[in-house]
Amino acid sequence: MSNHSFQWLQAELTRIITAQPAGSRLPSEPALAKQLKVSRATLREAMRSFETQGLIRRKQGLGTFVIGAVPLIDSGLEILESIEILAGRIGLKVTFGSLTIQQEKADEALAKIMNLPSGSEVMRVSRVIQTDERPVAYLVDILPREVLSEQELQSGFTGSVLDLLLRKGTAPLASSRTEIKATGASPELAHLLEVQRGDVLLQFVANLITNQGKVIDHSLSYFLPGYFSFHVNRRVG
Amino acid sequence: MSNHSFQWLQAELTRIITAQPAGSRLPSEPALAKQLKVSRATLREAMRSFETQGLIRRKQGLGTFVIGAVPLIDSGLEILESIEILAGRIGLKVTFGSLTIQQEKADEALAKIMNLPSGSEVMRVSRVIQTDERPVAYLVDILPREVLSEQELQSGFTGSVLDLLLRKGTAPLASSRTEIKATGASPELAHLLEVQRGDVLLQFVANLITNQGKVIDHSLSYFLPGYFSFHVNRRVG
DNA sequence: CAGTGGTCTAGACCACACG
DNA sequence: GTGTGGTCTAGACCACTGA
Repeated sequence: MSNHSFQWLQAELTRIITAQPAGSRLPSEPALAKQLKVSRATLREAMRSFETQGLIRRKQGLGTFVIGAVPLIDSGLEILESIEILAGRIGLKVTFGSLTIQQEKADEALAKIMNLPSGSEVMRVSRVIQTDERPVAYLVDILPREVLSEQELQSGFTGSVLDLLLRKGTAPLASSRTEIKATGASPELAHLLEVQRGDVLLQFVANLITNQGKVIDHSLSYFLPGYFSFHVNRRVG
Repeated sequence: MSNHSFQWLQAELTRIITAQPAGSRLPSEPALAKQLKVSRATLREAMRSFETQGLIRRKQGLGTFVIGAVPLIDSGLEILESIEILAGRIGLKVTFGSLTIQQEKADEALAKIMNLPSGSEVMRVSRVIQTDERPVAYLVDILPREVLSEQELQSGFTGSVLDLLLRKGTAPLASSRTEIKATGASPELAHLLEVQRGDVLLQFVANLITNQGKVIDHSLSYFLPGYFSFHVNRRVG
């Protein structure tokens, strides 16, 4: 026994994980490493992909837990809707936390994107989107101070800048030019989303545009794979 | 000096990398690790993100090299076009390699997607897309044997199943339902794309549909971040 | 406090490219 | 053979949780 290849290790872990009922705790990392005759480092490396797929969840100080089926937040990319609305459509409640609102000066790149005078004051709104179970996304919006004041953010903010702008209704929104990337979690992001540093995230970089063609919101969104499903219908060119 | 945090390490590496001209070789990993007073494991972990961003390239047996600006293969997701065509648009030549064509029986999930009798014969076409410099994508297409025979694949195949189907012209293609994911490279994928195991990849899972609504191609595509830029225009819902 | 996952270290060996 | 990156090991310490 013990074909000591990485693939064998992952297959063995799959067997172990799927044999457990949802919610149960796996043996500790040192115990599993000993049982599978690999070092703890190798074990942890092999488990990364299972966490990415949403099959397990690690909690520092507590242990590693098997996750059951997770409600997938599904969205077509043709339409821009807030995560709150997408989640509500499948009967899932989401909350937001770790909210920070800062005023800062736009750097050159941002000023160019938004067609602002260099050094303009902008608002940066950051927050984590959470389900009952865990944080699943991290969102950052950057807007000119004129578009959204600190007061407005402190009174009616539900976690979605888009919904807030739509409710406010002053700027007629047309579309969002969204760039799609894959990225690894930075140390800060990893901490906020409760994943490991370097774990795989899906990232959107978007500019929200009014029907006059003005960019009034630049946003960064980071999504945990395994909790979201984004799709698009592509015409054959 | 030597604030030994991971962030400090990455900042220091950024300084070192950007100070080098494109194409030059960095000091070896043991040398860099000693110089920065960290273990080789930590050094390598910190360098992962630089490779993901396309700033460096590691070559086993040779060294780690600084990469200059890379031609970005840019595409809107509304239209489905082959990578060859996208690359040609920016004046970039791509080739394909590691081609494998196998006949196999469709498993249950695939049979359901393509509405085939369970156990039908399908063709699986896999290949790596390469620029001058390096492999940048891995593509897998799965089609019913009736749609594309082995002969057709061996004669006129240029790397794009889409272009082949369009040239053949028998099936009027309508659209592709594409799911967008972020994933970590499996050991096989890492080897084929010459990246590290677990490195971040952008993944498309797509079903190509005729105007009769029949799925005639199921495909998996894996892209190296830093070489592609995908975007979409989203209407406000 | 003890036990968990998160990080880091020093060292070893393997796979690969070049001379 | 020599030197490179790729992998794995054994062990240590930190950060966090709950008793």
